[in-house]
Amino acid sequence: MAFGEIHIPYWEEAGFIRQTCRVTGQFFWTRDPIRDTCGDSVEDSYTFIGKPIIDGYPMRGKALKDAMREMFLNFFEQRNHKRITPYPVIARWRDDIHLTIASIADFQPHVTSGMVPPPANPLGISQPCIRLTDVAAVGRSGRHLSTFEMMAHHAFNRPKDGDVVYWIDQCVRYCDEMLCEHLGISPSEITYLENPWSGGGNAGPALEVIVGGLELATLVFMNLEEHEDGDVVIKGLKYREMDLQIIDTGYGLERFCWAAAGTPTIYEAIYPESIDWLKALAGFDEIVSGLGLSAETDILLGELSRLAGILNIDVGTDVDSLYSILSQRLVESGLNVSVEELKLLTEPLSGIYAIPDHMHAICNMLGDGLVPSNAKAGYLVRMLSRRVCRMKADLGLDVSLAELAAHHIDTHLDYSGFVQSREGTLAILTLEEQRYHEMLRKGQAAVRTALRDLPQDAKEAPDETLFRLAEERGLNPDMVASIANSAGWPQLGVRVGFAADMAARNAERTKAAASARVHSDLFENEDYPSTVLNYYRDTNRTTFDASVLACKELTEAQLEALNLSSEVSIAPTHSIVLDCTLFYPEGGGQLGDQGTLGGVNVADTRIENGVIYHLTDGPVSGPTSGVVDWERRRQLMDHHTAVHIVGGSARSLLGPHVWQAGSNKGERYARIDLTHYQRLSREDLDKIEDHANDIITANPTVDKLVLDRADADSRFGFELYQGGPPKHSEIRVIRIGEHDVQACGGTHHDKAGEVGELRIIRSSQVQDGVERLQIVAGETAREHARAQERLLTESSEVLGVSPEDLPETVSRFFDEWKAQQKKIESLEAEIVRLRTSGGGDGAVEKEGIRYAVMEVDGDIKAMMSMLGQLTRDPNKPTLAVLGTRDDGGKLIVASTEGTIAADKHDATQILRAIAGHIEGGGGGSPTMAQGGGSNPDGIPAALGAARDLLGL
RNA sequence: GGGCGUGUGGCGCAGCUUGGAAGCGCGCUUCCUUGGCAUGGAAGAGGCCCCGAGUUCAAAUCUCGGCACGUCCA
Repeated sequence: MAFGEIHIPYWEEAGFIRQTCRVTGQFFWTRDPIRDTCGDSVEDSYTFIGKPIIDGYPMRGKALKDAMREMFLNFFEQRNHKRITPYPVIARWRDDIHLTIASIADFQPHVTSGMVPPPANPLGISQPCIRLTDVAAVGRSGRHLSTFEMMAHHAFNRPKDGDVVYWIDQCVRYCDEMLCEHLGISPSEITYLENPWSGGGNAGPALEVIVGGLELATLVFMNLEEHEDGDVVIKGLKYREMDLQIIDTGYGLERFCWAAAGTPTIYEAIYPESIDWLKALAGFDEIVSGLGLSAETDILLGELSRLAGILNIDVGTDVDSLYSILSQRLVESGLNVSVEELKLLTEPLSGIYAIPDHMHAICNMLGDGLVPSNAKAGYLVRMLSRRVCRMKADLGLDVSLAELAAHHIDTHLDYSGFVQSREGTLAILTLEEQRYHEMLRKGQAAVRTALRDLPQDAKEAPDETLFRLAEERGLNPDMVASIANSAGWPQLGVRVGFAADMAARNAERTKAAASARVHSDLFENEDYPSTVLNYYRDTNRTTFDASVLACKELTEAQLEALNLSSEVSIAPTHSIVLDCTLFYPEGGGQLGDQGTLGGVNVADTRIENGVIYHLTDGPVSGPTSGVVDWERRRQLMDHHTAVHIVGGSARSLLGPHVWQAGSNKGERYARIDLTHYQRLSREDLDKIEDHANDIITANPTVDKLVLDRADADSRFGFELYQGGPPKHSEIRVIRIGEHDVQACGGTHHDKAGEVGELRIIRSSQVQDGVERLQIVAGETAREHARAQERLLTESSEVLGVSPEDLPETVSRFFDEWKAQQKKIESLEAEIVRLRTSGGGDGAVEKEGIRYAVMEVDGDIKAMMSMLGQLTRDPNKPTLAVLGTRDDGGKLIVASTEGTIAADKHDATQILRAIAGHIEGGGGGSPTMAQGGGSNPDGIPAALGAARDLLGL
């Protein structure tokens, strides 16, 4: 691994020497013989602030980025690297990450695993990336960004096949040439730091390219992969040499811009217009002049950034101690600024810096058609939106989120390359801001309730309360404190270190959740040959001949793990492997085929590692023949083709952000989950349904193409992967005329018209931003209509009205029922009033207490209101014992609270003493007890026992 | 993908921990105060406590399932 062992002729040719860093102990290469720090240590501060180290780039902002990007791509284009169009920031071709975090992510895992050839070799790209791990440091450190472009040149080598484009030596030559000869960087300023890289199952030697204290690029030479038999051990993991060896470089576009601009922070280099605009809106100059700082603001900020770069601000960092270190360092460099002044200056500034960065990420994500949600990738854009909303409120900015986005798009982005429109993006953000305010509004009540038992002069709230508010209500501790301050707890604050504790708690949970996830194969892998799939050849064939390669009884564990669909009515006992088959295995959301095979029933069909397993209710051997249940298959095809049509219709009606987030096609119905930022109304569904049926009527051809991955990507783009990331080098593409195209392994009709008709029978929300449509097509559509009709007929027959009058009649009946309930209640109250007035028939006065022991007609509710009449008046101390034969027999014992009746008698004791007569029990408080039983006829005996007990 | 939480008069919410008489604020109706209005006072109407099972003598409250919604983490 060590570079000392790898011979790189360029080092000698260009006069480099290998040194050991005095501070970090790491090896680095430099042309400067007296240099003894690597450039990336705590003793290497930024040297380019105020004096750019890259020449010839006087512009700022988008123009600077455009020029720098073009320089890079052009440089490598002239050196035979094909320029590649960047990928979306939403990594839909992958199921392990949501966002594109590096240029190499574009080619993982299909290209890096060797399954699919690269789109070009070598290639150059500038890939927009989003990384949210350090989002808390954005705006504060002066250099952290959540969105950046990773410029890269990649080469894919196969040394074993003698196919090598270039490796370490040439890579360094390219890099060094560009830095020195095209950007005017002084050769002696560049250091190459040896820092082996590993991650994501791969590893290799790597060089960090550092100039002026700033890491401008990383050159990774990926030649190892994780393997249990590997002989190289890195960080406890075993690696072995790969067949494919990859040049994976990453040049930070924004860092190059910063080094060329020499501004106090990276943000001023790339978002100067936004920062000026926000400063004006926030009245930042007034804030600064109000402080009466002794030092020049710009000098202070430059110094701050220089220091922040060294101090390495991280998520868990204790902000207060950081401030005091910063203040101390500033004093050392001759700038006398107190911690308080520093905070007043940097707090608003961190927001002004972070907002354009966050907006850049938000606009990129939404531009790629992402829909905000409370789960998955959609949550990431929501989180960023809410951060911006908060910062905006803290700064007192009077602009909406949509206005910020409009400004950002107009100033920093070319939106024509995105699938989502500018208007669509703004509409989504307007909704997001509304949701944020709604959350805050609800949060106010939640905070008041949660803090109710806390004294008004409390300085801290219990940790548990804050954790809960953050997790359940989305109120972070700072927000809770500020709400509490204006709601009656003026001194409440957040204790130091709480944020770190909360992060630790989350990390713990994530770890626990991750260890619980294990996927294992259902069937034992016995190296069967991949089954020949004949169902694609002719989707209308139903019978076939085949040889049985294996027949095994299913184990209990397998049956458990199979998780059979409710559509499987036969209990399978065997799994059978054939040489070829027409049975379609469950996949892509389409359930497995059923039918018969050699005289036994096929209950379900599965696929694993290219081998198809027929689940049957008996054994089969030798040469055999199979018949696919054609009616079921046809229905599955109706549903599958219908799902594609509906997906296409939804996209063309609702917008490009509509993606399939999952689907399921069974025999009885199909469903499709679609991303959309609002709930769908029945009118929306009707429009989609009409549109889809128009497609069926137009009857376009359903093309089934098989293309190379790279070919498919370039012809149809990432829209193809609606059904999830592709797993193979060849892609099967289903194209329904000009209406819809997607990668799909399912069985489809040849013409859209064969679906017949389709209905969207209902929609529900799977998670925020994902709508599930239930679809019936063909025969099930007709059956569904019949079932609906039956429901209506049966219901209307009960009421004796025609189905048209059903809604009106039902609501009239419901209203009448409510009115009658009211009437009964008031009549019962009247009876109670009559029976209790003037002492009542069962009442006896004794020693200043009125004893009312009586049986009542009516239910527990009537008895309760009667009890209320008897025991509510404190001037008439009363003990009431009431019983009813209703519902198994009920008893209530109660006394007038705060009177001698309550002092003298315990209602619970009396109840317990008499409840035996109705074979029941009960309980309550000393002044009010109730019970019930299962012997209604015991009521008189129970009341008699009560009289005896009370001596009446 | 994994958690956590919420659903109670028209609206906003409390009650759920520990099962035992459905509450509060705003709004609404009527009356009083006033020359009229703002306001103040009094009385009143308005609830399938989201739906369905279960536990229990008894469920808004506990358990399970469903529906609707919110939120955090990856």
